Amino acid sequence: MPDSNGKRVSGKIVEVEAYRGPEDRASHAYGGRRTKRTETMYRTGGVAYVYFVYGMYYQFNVVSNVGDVPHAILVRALEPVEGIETMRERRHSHPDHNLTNGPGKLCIAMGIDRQLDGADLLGDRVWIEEYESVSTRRIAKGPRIGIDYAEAWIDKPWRFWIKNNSYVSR
DNA sequence: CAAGTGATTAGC
DNA sequence: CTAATCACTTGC
Repeated sequence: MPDSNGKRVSGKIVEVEAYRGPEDRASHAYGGRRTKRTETMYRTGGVAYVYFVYGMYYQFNVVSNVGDVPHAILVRALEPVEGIETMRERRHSHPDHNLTNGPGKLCIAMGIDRQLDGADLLGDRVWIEEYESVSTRRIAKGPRIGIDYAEAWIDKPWRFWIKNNSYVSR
């Protein structure tokens, strides 16, 4: 995405989690919950779902299904590609591998906030484009993070990351 | 390991 | 209206 000076700030997605609509206890849309916040997830795929948690962090998701089916992919970590100086300023003086290796951190580094909630991911405010292909052998999977309340859904292996990539979150 | 932070939600 | 919760990060 462009920064305030029009320069590009970008990263390769190296870690994601899937959140599966009404039946997934861990999802904000569990049970079909449809509120002002979750409304974005019910849109047709290809838009951003951005929300605020823990009083200080944003999370960036990609809405991923047809309209009225609230599925989304949480982007948990990026490997910085462009605009790394901007990221360093925003995350002041953290080592580079710590710039974007978590869902809240990457939003700070990229400059993502609520204004991007519902943004078209093929638009010009924020977008996703093809960068390089990753063979399935290099992708690992495991349980999701931070959803201890999700009961039977806790152990679903819906977190995916690129093996041996140092920008994957802890 | 625990606190911090405030929007969001559910429950009166 | 009020209280509890939270798809996290940082600094003890």
